[in-house]
Amino acid sequence: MGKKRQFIEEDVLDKLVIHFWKHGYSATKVDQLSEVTGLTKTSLYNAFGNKEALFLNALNYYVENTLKDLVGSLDKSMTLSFNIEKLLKSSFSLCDREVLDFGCLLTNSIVELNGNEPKLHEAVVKLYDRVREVKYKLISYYSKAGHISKEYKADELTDYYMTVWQGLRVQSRNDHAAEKLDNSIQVFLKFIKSIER
Amino acid sequence: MGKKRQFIEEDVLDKLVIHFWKHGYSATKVDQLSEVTGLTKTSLYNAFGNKEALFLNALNYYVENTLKDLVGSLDKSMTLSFNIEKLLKSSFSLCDREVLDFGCLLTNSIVELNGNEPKLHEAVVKLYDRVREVKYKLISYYSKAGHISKEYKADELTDYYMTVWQGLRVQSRNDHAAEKLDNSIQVFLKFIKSIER
DNA sequence: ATAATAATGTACTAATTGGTACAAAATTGA
DNA sequence: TCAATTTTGTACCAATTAGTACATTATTAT
Repeated sequence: MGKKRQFIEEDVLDKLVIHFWKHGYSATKVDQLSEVTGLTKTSLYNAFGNKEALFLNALNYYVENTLKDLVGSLDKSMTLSFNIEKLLKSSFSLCDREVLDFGCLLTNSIVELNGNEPKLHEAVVKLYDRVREVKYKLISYYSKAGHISKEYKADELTDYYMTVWQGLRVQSRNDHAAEKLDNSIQVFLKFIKSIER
Repeated sequence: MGKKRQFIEEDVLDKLVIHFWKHGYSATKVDQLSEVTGLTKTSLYNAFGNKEALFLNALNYYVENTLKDLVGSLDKSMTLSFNIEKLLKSSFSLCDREVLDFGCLLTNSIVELNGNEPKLHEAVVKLYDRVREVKYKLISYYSKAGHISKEYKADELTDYYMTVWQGLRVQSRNDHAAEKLDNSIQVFLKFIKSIER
């Protein structure tokens, strides 16, 4: 019934994500999305909706994939610090400079959309909470098992981890931050190791 | 020699800062700046230059003031953790919600401008380095005096502090982050205290 | 085949926006 | 007083941009 789609949805979403990631919401023009995906504006609007919807589609796709990767890479037979180290090293690997410089789409969006796009900001905050939930589960697993100093509650540690994470993401969007990133990661890992039991 | 200016430059800069702080660069319209300052566009352009220059003027003014406050509030007769606690508590005081929600103009700008406005981004990165320098001096003072565990270099700690700071700023731009902020601050302060000698 | 339907391509529009032209108003030195 | 100069107010323009109208092309069920 009707002409077939000339594109694969996931390929297009990939491209939308990369563009929004690099340029943010406000500075992204629909014409650019058209150029980058190879689809006409009509096709984009037809398939995903208006600019807001294009962004939300991209953002959801990004978070789903990120969470899938995150959960998939955990290994609970190892220590918390081992897992965190693996996550940080893979997320902030200095080889991957191109993507690294983008920071984190979610972090960038929180910063950009507050005060300008209440509707989008609300959606971002919800997605953010989903990411936090996954990290909370990880940390509270080790906490309940008695592998973390009782002086630190899982909730506090989760918020702290999120804070450091966001900070690293901001730093990585700051051009010459390679050594700075590495320094921060080292100190954070030392801290985590120091509270492990 | 010509008509007198009908405004006080610093009052206008204050208002420019607040607007850019809240809305970022891209989403800010010159007409809004006109409305917010009570000056006509012509006067704005005449006094400060184009939109880029307006932003840079505001940003510089913001950083100068922030640094002045920062340096002024230090008390080197007290411990590092005391000073950091004071700084964090005053910067992230929960009473000050209005301003708190804006995050940090510098942090926001780093995130927003990378990939869109190379010229502005470069300027922001330079200002960022000035802030780092001040924090480095603070930390290395205590480090050299032997008040910090030798396991941590002043450089590493500075970068880590900056990272946590940026993370807190992002969190504070995330609406319901009050407790999260507080948790993160508590954990960070415990960490600093644990490495003091 | 053909009618119905869905995707695509082209061309357009209405609104927004950074910036400017130019005249009017105000200030000062001669 | 008046010429020179600077600021301010009004009206405008050219470029950009989100979104759309409509014709065209492809697909499939009957």
